[in-house]
Amino acid sequence: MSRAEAADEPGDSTAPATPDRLRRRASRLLSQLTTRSDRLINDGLSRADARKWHYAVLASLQDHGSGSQATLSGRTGIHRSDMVGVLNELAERHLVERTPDPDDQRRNIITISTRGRDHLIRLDQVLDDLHDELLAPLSPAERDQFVQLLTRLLDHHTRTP
Amino acid sequence: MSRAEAADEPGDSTAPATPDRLRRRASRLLSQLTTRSDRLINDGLSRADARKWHYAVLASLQDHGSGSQATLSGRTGIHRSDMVGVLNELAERHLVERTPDPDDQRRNIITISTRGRDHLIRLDQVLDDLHDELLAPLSPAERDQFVQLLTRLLDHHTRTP
DNA sequence: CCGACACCGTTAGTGGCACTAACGGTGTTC
DNA sequence: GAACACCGTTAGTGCCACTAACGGTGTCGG
Repeated sequence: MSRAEAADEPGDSTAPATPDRLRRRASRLLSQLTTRSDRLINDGLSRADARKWHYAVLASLQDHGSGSQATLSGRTGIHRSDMVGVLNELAERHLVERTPDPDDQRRNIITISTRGRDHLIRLDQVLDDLHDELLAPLSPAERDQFVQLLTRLLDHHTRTP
Repeated sequence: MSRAEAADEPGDSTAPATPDRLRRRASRLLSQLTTRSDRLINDGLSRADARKWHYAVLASLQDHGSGSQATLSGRTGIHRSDMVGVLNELAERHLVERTPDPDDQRRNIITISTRGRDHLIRLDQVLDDLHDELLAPLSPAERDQFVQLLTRLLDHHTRTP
């Protein structure tokens, strides 16, 4: 966990200088911040023997009920070819059950287990703490605003491919 | 270039429903948006026979002068083991020159060429347009605010590893 | 009824990214 | 002059989003 980062300590003459036009680009800020955010979240979740995809699937099952793998893929944004592995991991841990759909033999129906529900509660707490760390420098109002801006941008680019 | 995305059309009964607790997480918004941002930028730059790393290196050379590969690594945030390939690509295109440092035989001194300067001007225009597309839904004031929030978050996580 | 087509889960493989580890060559310090 | 730190380079790791293709299953038009 080290990083040779392009940091700019204004008063530090030995620090490398990142050009402003580079530092200010929203795309660069986004990808740098996401790198750190991903690392923070992944590390935190792995301490709880989980991955962010586990959370996505469990939350989807809890909030919107059981469904086929394709359904879950749509709800979570996880690619259907990656869903296989995620569900294997969840099934290994008995957080989820995969049963064939009697009405359509192409489908599996995925159901969350009691253990899965408990796990989800834990993960929600873990994520709350991690997001507190992620958004630490922002006030509550700023956090809301940040989320709102991100949401608007993502919506725009989701609906306008 | 397709995406089976977890979109929520509020009035559309057939659209997959992404749980709120998932959709609202800043970490998820960040990574989803960054995926799209990266694609937008990469596609746009590749149309100009460039990559974002090319821009980072050229801008750093232009704004802060020539330097060793290690220096550039520090200024741009590009890992030193990835810098080799980037400089190879830039040298192939004659945008950059790599000459041994007479004072320290361990070092190469990287210099931007005239052609590199011209290329950089083009890339700046391309990136301006792409960011206009990226931030399209936001007003100018909101764009500033967005960049400012990102900067504060990134600074915090850069200085507090 | 059946053939064309669409959808399902699954496997394998691609390319980008950030990174670690190790190397031989070179400077610096004690 | 020996120990150590830094340089560029190569190889390889793991994660992520994604494409392509597969055999099995369902649906629909003629």
